[in-house]
Amino acid sequence: MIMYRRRNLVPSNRGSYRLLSISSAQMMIESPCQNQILDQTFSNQSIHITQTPKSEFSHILEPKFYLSRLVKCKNLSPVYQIHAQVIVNGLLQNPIVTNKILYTYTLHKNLGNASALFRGFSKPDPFSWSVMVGGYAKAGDFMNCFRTFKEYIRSGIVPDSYTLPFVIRVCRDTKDLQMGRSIHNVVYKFGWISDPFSTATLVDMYAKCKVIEDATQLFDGMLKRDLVSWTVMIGACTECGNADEALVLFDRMKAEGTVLDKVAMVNVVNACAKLGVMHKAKIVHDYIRRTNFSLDVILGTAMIDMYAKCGSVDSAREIFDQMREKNIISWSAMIAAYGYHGDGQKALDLFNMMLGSGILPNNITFVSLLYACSHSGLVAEGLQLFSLMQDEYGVRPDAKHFTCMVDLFGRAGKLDQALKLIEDMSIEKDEGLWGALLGACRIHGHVELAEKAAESLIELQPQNAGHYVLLSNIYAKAGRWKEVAKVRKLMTHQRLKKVPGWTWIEVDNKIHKFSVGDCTHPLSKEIYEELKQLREKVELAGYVPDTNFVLHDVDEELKFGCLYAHSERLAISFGLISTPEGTPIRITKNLRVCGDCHTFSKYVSLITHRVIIVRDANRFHHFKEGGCSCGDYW
DNA sequence: ATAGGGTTAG
Repeated sequence: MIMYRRRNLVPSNRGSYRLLSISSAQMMIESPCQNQILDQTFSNQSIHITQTPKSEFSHILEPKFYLSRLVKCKNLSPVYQIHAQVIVNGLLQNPIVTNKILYTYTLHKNLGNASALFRGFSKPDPFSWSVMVGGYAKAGDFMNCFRTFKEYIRSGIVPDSYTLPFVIRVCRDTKDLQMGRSIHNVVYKFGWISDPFSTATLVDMYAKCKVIEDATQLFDGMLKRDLVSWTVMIGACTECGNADEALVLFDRMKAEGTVLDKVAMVNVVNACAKLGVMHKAKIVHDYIRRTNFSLDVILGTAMIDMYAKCGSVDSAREIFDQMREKNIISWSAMIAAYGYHGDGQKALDLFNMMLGSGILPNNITFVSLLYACSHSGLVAEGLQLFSLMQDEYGVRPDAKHFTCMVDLFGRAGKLDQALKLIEDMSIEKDEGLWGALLGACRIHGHVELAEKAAESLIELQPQNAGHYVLLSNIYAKAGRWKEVAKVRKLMTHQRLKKVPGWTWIEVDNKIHKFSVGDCTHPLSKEIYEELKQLREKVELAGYVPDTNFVLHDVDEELKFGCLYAHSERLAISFGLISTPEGTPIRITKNLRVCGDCHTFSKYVSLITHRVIIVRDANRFHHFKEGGCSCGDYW
C-alpha cells in the first residue's frame, strides 16, 4: 500500500506520476512512504513507479543518494525529478536534503519554486534562511533579498553569519551606502565583526562606495587578516585613488608570509597600472614569474593593461602573445594600449586579427578603436569604424563613442563636423563630450563654441572649479571682463577653489613627488633646475609659447612655470632635444585638477633613447626624435 | 548542505 497522497501527483500514464507544483508537494511531508520502496525511472518530470522489495533499493532512501545527484544537476528538470522522488520516498523531512533542493532551485535562479518550498517549512533553519537571502541576491531581486533578510533577523532564531556577505554584496553592487551601514550595524550587533567573511565584504563595500576611511578602519581593526581581506584592501586603496598604499600593503602582506594567489595578484597589478610606474610593474611581474602562476585570461589582461599604462606597449604585447586564452577583454585591452600609445595603425591591425580569430567586438572594443583613431589622426578610418560598429555589429554608440568622434573631428580641425555630430545625437550629452569639444576649441581657438561647452560643463558639474576657471579665461581672452568678474564671483560665492596640481619625477627608479611651489623635497632645487633647463632647451630648439592658443588655463600655466598646459606641442619640441645618455630621467607632470576631464595633457614624460611620451588623460603618445608618429594634426 | 576578493572604456 502506497502511503503518499496520490492527488498531489497527477497520473500521466499507467504507473506514472507528475509532480504538479511545489506547494502540492509540500503536503506530501505529512504522509511519507514508509513501508514500500519505489523503483522509479524518470522522464519529463514524470515518475514511473513500480513496487519492489525493500532490500534491493535501500540506497534510494539514503540522503547521500539525493545530495550527490542534486549537485550534478545542470538544469532544472532533473531537479524536479529528484524533488518528486524525495517526496515520494518520504525524505522531505530531512532538512539536509530539503535544504539542498532549496539551494539547487536558487542556484538555477528559480526563486518561485524556492520560495514556495521555503514557505512550507514550519521552522526554517539558518541554512534555509541564508539560501533564500542568497538566492534572491544571485537572481538580482534585491528587494526580496532585503525583505527576507529582515524577516530572518526578526524571526527570533539565532542567526549565523553566512547570510551577511550576500546582503553586503547587494549593497556594494547597488552602491547603497546607507543600507550598507545599517547592515554593518547588524554585523556588529550579532558579534560577526570578527568573521573574516563579513568584514572583508564590508571593506569591499565601503571601498566601492568610495568611503576609504571606513574601509581602512575596518581593515585595521581586523584581528586576523586572511588572503581575501588583504586582497580586498589592496583593491580598496586602488579604487579610492591610493595605488601607492596598495603596493605598501602588497609588501606588508608578503612580509607577513601570506602567499598571494591569482586574484590577489590581479589587484596588485591593477594598482601598478593606476600608478603607472614601470619600476613597480617589473617587481610585480617578477613576483608573478617566481610564483609560477599560469597567465590566465584575467591576470594576463590585467598585465597587458599594467604594462601599457606604465609606458611599455611592447611588454604589453609580449604578455598578450604569451596568453593561451584570450577573450574580448584581452583583445580590447591590447587595442586600447596601441591606441593610447599613439599607434592607431597597430590598433586597427590587431582589430582585424581579432575578427579573423572569430571574436566579436563589443562596445568597449569600439571605444578603444575610435580612441586610437582620434589620437592617431585616422579620421577616415574612425568614421568607417563608427558606421561599421552600428551596421555590422549592432553596437549602439553611447556617449563615449560620440566623445571619441568629437575628439576625432576636433583634433583634425573639423569643428563643424564635431558640432553637427553633437547636435544630431539623441542620447544625453555628458561632461566627457563637452570636454572633448572644449579641447577641440582650445586647439583651434573657437571662442563661442568653447563658451558653450564650458557652460554646459558647469551645468553638469557645478562643483568643478576647473570649469569656471576655463570659462573665465575664455571671457578674458575675448575681452569680456564683465563676464570674467561674474564667473569669478560665482566661484567665490560657491566657495570653489582649484585643487593644486602635483608633479612627480621618477629618477633611477625612485619617485619624487612635489606640488607647485613646494620646496620640501630634498632635491627640489635640482628638480626645478632640470625643468628650467628643459624649457631653455625647448626654446632654443625653436619652441615659442603659443599666444594664439587662446583658451588654455592661465592659472595652470603659471603654476607649473616651466611646463605649458599645451604639452602636446611642447613634447614635439622635446623631441628635438636629447637626454643624458644612460640616465633614465622621466619627468611626469600631472595636471590632476578638479577631475579635469578634457583632453588636456595630463602627463608629460621624458624617457631615454630620445623618445617622448605624452600621457594625455591616461593615454600615451610616443614621439621619436625627428618625427612624430601621431599623425599630422600635431 | 550555505558565505568574502579578479580583466578592457569611464
